[in-house]
Amino acid sequence: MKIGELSTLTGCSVQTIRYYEKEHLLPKTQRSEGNFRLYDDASVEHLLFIKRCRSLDLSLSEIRQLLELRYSPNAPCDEVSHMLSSHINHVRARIEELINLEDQLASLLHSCPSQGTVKKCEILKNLTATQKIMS
Amino acid sequence: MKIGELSTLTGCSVQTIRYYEKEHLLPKTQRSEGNFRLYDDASVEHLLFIKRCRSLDLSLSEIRQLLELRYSPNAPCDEVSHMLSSHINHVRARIEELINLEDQLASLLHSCPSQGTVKKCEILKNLTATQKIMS
DNA sequence: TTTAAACTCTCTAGTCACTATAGAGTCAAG
DNA sequence: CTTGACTCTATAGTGACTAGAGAGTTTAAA
Ligand SMILES: [Zn+2]
Ligand SMILES: [Zn+2]
Ligand SMILES: [Zn+2]
Ligand SMILES: [Zn+2]
Repeated sequence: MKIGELSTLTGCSVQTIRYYEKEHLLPKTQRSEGNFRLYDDASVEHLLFIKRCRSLDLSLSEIRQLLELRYSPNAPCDEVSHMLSSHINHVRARIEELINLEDQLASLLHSCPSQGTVKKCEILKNLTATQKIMS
Repeated sequence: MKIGELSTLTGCSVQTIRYYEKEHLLPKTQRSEGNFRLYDDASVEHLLFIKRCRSLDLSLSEIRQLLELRYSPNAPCDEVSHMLSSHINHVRARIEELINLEDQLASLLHSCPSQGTVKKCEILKNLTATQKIMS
């Protein structure tokens, strides 16, 4: 199949597929006489693997490592779980940050009745102050 | 004061300060005879305002709008709170996404005892499957 | 006074994971 | 034989910086 069909089958854009090839996440394929890339069912599966990993917010370099493991059947499997748990730590850390942000933003929003003019806006005053807002 | 002092006073790097000027978040300053940028206390305050907004993950274009409001003392203040509540929605949406991710990653991690070889790794099998993992 | 260090200037390129063009070539249907 | 859909490569843009080259300026010590 050609790149367009792979694209519709996987939901990855044509440019993204070519980009993954350039980044060595997809192997270079055969080409047709007219220099079109040719794919098969294994390509679909491979690309869907990548897509699933991306949907878990794994970086391309994390995915590259997972792909290497995937094609090293005798490697110890705890490398896989080690990678995933370090990634879950990235996610958890980011969640913490964002919840903290949410609190601060909510406090800011509550600090002003939002009925006057900018001149007296408590939100802007709080943003100007360097210390953290008390809730 | 010169850019280096502004940098240490605010904790923004020299390059970042120049970048903010290029992006019109900081006004163009006076220059010394030797073409060095010169700043004053108002610059410090202005830059700290930006820094505080960035620490709340506001985008530079959101900050540009806030800065405009900040220098329009008679504008209605609800524009400020409107902007902040739309931003808090960005944050909340991202938190939702990440919590969902965390769940999926945790399920994946639990799906494999991680004691065999890659060949039998349930994590990789689950990543290969296209449907979502059941927890 | 010289000279070295520390600072500043502009300009360019790199980061990440794409996305969006431009301009050219290929292929199938009508 | 032409039209249109598809594909190719190469390049530039996104956001918010960061890093570096190569040149000029200032300050302090030797
Ligand atoms: Zn990660
Ligand atoms: Zn207000
Ligand atoms: Zn926002
Ligand atoms: Zn496993």
